[in-house]
Amino acid sequence: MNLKQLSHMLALSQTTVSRALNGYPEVNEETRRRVIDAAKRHGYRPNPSARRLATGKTGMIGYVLPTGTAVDIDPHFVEFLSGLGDYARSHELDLVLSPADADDQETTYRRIVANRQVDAVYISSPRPADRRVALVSTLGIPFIVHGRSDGLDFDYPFTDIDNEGAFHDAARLLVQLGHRRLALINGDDRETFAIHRERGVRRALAASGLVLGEGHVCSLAMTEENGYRAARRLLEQSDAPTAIVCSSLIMALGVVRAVRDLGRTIPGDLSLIAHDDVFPWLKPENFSVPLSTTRSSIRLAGARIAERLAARISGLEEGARGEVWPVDLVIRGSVAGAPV
Amino acid sequence: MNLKQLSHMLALSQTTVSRALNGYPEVNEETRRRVIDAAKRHGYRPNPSARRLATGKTGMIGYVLPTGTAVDIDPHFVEFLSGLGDYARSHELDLVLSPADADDQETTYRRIVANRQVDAVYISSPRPADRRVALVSTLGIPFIVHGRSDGLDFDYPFTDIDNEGAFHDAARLLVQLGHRRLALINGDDRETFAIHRERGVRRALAASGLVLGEGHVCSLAMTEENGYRAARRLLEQSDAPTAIVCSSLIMALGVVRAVRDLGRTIPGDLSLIAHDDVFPWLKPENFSVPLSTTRSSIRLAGARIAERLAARISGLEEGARGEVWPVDLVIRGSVAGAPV
DNA sequence: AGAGTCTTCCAAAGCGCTTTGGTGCTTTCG
DNA sequence: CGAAAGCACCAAAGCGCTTTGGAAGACTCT
Repeated sequence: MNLKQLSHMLALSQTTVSRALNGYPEVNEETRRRVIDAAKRHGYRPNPSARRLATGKTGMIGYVLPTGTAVDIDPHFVEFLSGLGDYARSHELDLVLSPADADDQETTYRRIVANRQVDAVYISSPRPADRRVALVSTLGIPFIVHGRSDGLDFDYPFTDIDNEGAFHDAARLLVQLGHRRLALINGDDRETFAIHRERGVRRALAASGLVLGEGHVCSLAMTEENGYRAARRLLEQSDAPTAIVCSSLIMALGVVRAVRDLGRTIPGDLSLIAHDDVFPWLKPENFSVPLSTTRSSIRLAGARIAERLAARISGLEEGARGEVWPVDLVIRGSVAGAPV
Repeated sequence: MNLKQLSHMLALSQTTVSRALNGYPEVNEETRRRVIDAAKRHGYRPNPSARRLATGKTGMIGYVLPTGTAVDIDPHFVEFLSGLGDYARSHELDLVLSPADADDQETTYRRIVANRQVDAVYISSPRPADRRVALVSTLGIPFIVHGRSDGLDFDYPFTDIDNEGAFHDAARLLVQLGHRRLALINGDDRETFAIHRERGVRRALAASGLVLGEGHVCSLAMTEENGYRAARRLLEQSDAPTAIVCSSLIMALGVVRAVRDLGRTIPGDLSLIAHDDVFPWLKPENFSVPLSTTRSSIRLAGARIAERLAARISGLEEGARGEVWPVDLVIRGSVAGAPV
């Protein structure tokens, strides 16, 4: 059932039927009702390929997925996707993932824009002066950055959490509890979020005249194993930290294991705070010693970004507004005063 | 730069240029070279929307993503996606995720097929007599099922792992080690994989005249918390099991925690084997007691399914061939003879 | 009554590609 | 040598939608 057939059986022109269906004003309300009714009865659905060709709109949002045998997609991605999908569903938006060589995403961005494959894109895991942001910005497709890229000479729309503030607050708390030697187990420090987190910790320490010791900051892919290794290395040093701030719950799993292996205890020998993106399958309150966290739902961020993308596509949102969400600091059993 | 312009500047018809580019035989090789060369030089890329309209081919594969505020996407999904993306990238295939109400995916399947939005789809987490498989099969779009759906009165193409065999082997090993009371902590038993795993365990036990006790099988969403709860419940029973087979590494995390909380040890008081889908961020060999596993890379499955979908789209693969991959049984420190 | 203004609809021209159904020319073959 | 076959190309007709540029009729106003 296509437009031609439908308009023929209504004894109307394709023009009128199309307009009636798309809510244009120059059509009699009575006629519109007839058309909409007939369309529903016959299950008419405009062919999206044809509509795309005519309008250029696709009803899809895009994401360039970095891949490669050595590239792991973050488990965070799936939670983000849950949120995104949740919003997208209610607006009949689809998401297209375009796999790209992790080292050459630009080609793919150019392709999906040149081909008009999607109406908007989002960018995640941005780095300082991220070239993708610059590229997408000049290509002129609506976009939102999940996170931030510092050092760009123009503004752009983003949704980020207050990583610096969160880690500042976490570190400050530890300092207030008497800790003098803190360590940071961070994610990949080529990414902005990690840089901000480190900055937050340093700022909190500086406020009390402290510094983050030379060997007291690690930057690694966020796996359990890396958390373990980093913690072992830190705790076996002569000036081992008495408190650790950690960028991920998964890494924290490894930290806990390391502490146990070394025969130490949390929070007696070591205080621990980790960032929690809120996974349904791993909760900080269920750690053997309930874990204090800086908490921000990545799922909510996904929904928000879908919402903003939809708004930008339909022209409801414009400009380069960046929004920064506050992060909760949730205290549980894993922190205590510094050991004497 | 579109076909019209390109053909005009080559002084050829659009027909010939199109044919030259698409490898049709009725064009002089010399001409073809000229055309291809010019296309490359001017960066000509056929407009996919137009091509879609004309051919119906989209160059995309589809997946209906169940969503809802109460619905969690499995972290396995992201690993699967890594594999899928890896293959898709090298074939310029994109993946479109169509979010759907978890309780009504059929509407979405119908939509993406009716709209010709994708060339093929895959279905994951199938259940017995899965309606999606039946639907997609009648809709006549190429598809592959990741996993299996029993009880359908027709054949269909799938790629699955030998869940029954894997869990049979795991259970048999435990029995051979002298265990008489086994328990199974399973995933959602409405899904085929969980049914097969339970069957495998029962078969192994039956071979030695044993049974899976009434309260010795749990079926839960695969979270750490559920693993913990299930293990506590099992171990606090009067006829507590001396060995547990567990459907997921994440649940196993909870099991380990429960064992520790109860002051027991692995493998002294309890032997444990879990299924490992091979996550880069959580490895069984790094458990405090290295975990024995049934192992099968879900990432490889993703790549394989992308490969098969591509083959079906291009007509290279036909028929309803199902393939079942063997699963490795990897023995590590978490199993031992039954306590006396 | 005639001019001007709405309202409501339509024919036809795209959008950029593929594919059908040729055409004119050269070769091959009985 | 004439017919058949093969080669290399083209014009034009879709694919199914949106949108431009009217046009016919109803209505208002002087």
